[in-house]
Amino acid sequence: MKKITLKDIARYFDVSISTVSKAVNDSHEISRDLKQRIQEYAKENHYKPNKLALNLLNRSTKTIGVIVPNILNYFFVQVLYGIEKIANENGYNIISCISDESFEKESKTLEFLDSGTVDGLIISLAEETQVKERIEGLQEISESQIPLVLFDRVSDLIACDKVIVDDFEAGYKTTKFFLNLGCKNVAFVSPIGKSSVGKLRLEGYKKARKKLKDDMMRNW
Amino acid sequence: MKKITLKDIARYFDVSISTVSKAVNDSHEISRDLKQRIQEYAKENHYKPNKLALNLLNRSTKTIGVIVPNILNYFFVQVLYGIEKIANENGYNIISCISDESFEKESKTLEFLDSGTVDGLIISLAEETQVKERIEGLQEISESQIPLVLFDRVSDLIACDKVIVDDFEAGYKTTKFFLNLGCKNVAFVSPIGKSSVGKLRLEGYKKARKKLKDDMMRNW
DNA sequence: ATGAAAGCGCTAACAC
DNA sequence: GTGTTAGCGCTTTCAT
Repeated sequence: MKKITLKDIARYFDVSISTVSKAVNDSHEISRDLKQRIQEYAKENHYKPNKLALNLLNRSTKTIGVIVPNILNYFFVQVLYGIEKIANENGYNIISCISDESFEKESKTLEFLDSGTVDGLIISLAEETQVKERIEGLQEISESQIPLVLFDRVSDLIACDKVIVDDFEAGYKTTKFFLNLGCKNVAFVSPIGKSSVGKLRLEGYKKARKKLKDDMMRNW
Repeated sequence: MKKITLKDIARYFDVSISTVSKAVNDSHEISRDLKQRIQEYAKENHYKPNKLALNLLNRSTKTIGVIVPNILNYFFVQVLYGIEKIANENGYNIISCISDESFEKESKTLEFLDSGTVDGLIISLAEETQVKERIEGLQEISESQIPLVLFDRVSDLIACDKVIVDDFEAGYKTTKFFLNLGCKNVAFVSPIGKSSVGKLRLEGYKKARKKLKDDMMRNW
């Protein structure tokens, strides 16, 4: 069963399309009787305004695209929740996509979301993208296209607003905590050692170890 | 910086819009020279065809909407992965949405995805939707609109294709397994006791206990 | 080789 | 109170 349009309704009632448009939008310009009949018919036939057409007309989709690298990660799921909550509160919908830590998938998703589909983009970079520094696509977007915000996994090469965690400090403090406890062999293990986040944590870890060593030397 | 359209390019080169359209689409109809200049200019200015317009024209978006109740659940994440994989392989993108087990959120999402945004819908019902049997919206969709497939959390009241797990059997077998082990007090605990899935598992559980009891009576 | 025109579904300014 | 027109950005006949 094909989808019904204003045109179909207009033909049925033998009136103009704009009349139908006004009728379904409950305009005061339309006579009470005709309006009622049209609305009834529209409802019966499950008329729904085509969003594509509306979005094209308004040059706005009221949706934000979000790309996260990995959805098996609780952190990203939480972020997704948060973004969606605030977005909804402000009349926006979100489209959440997963790059799966792959540069290719990220690019394809970007391609999909870009140009028309969304009004803005919120992205946390795939590890591969960070490692290879393949940020041409993102740069292009940040330069001229839709609003872009990077979070957590960011890149200095892309000029845009960013929301980040102080991973260096986190790595430092965590390591220091264990060292202060008297632990002798504190290992650093990370599944994302090559991402910006992993690298910063590692730096923090190293600094803490170095500091301990330096302190010991001094007190020797 | 506003997004550039065919119109803008046409104005710049003082040619018609259709000429530009053909040029960017690398049509043979356009002279080699002009085509090259237009393509270059288009690239420099980050021209991207507006997908909204294209989708409207093609009356197809090549995207599928997926609604899952909960993304902190590994099962749904896996399903999401699977759907996305197959969809991508077939030239489709997916928009994944979370109903958060809430009927209201599910309805809103449905509203958002319906009419134009996606070519088809894959849904696992929110618990609240199942409990309250509020399936008017879904029914309407299954009746006349876009293709709909339900999975896991389904409803008999909606006539459409469904992909399900034999939860009754699963509950039965699991319980039986423990009973056979000699366990005396096998409890049934479920966070989704009111969903179709939870109920069926409970039925299976009950059946296994009943069977044990019956068997014992017989052998007495 | 290039352009004019129609149309996708819709709204809005402006007639009548 | 109802219709006409233009336009959102694009493709696609069908001229020229």
